[in-house]
Amino acid sequence: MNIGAAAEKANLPAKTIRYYEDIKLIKPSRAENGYRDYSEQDVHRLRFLQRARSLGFSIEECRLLLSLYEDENRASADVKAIATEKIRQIEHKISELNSLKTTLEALVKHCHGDNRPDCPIIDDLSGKVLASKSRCNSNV
Amino acid sequence: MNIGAAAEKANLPAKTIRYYEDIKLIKPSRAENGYRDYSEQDVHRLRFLQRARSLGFSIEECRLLLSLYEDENRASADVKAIATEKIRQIEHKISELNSLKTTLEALVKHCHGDNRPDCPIIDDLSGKVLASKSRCNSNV
DNA sequence: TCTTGACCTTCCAGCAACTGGAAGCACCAG
DNA sequence: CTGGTGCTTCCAGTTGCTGGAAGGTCAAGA
Repeated sequence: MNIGAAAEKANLPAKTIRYYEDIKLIKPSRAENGYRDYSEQDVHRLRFLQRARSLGFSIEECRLLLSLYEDENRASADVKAIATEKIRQIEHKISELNSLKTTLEALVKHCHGDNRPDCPIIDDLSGKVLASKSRCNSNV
Repeated sequence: MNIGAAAEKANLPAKTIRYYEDIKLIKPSRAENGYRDYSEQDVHRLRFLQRARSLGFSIEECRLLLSLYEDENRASADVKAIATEKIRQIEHKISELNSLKTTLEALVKHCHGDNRPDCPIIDDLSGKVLASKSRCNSNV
């Protein structure tokens, strides 16, 4: 199967598939005309990669998961540990984003948003201390 | 003031400050010996940038905010719009991450995590359909 | 005076994970 | 045999820095 067909089956751009080959995540055989030739097995790996990437695993994590995927003797604990750590990272990221959001919301709330130049958001960014009454802690 | 002192005052690495100059966010004067020479004004801009970046604004957004910061006639509505859009983006990112987290948690829950090779996480990544009883929707 | 060390300069390379584009074969339909 | 699509390789760019090499500058101490 040519790269275009494999791309469609795996739901990945051809460019990305070539890139994955570049970084040695997969190694399809070649047809006589020099075209890449993907087996069903290859497509499985590609789909695996697509799914793992979309779940937020990095390329290096994918490489590891792929080796576990193909290791008949893997311990499920190994896989579970990777997934658990990823959950932890995601939680951390979410809490960071929530904190940013809270700060921005406080700033937006104090900004009248009209044609006047006076703007609490800019004031905050510039480090200017607002009047105590409307001052909100915007440090993250 | 030399770059080291400016870096300390702005809470930014010197490398980053040079980079900001590279991409024309700031243009300090030069001392006779060729060293960069930062005014208090320059340091204000750097602190502004540091704060805006830490709030998740992209470099291009910072460039825009900076021009508003220095525009005496800006409309606060313009600034508010940028901040509001940023909040929207953050919310979107958070919901994506929550969705990933839910999926991963479901997978981890079904994985016994011992020394046996059988692993629902890998099965899911490989696209294998689990037994209906323990099957969870893992599409994001 | 010399040396040491901290600080400054420029430039080049690399990170993640692709993406776009150019130049040039391969293949198939009409 | 011509046109269009798909394939190939290679190079460059994206974002926002960060690290390092090679070298100039400056102030303090022996």
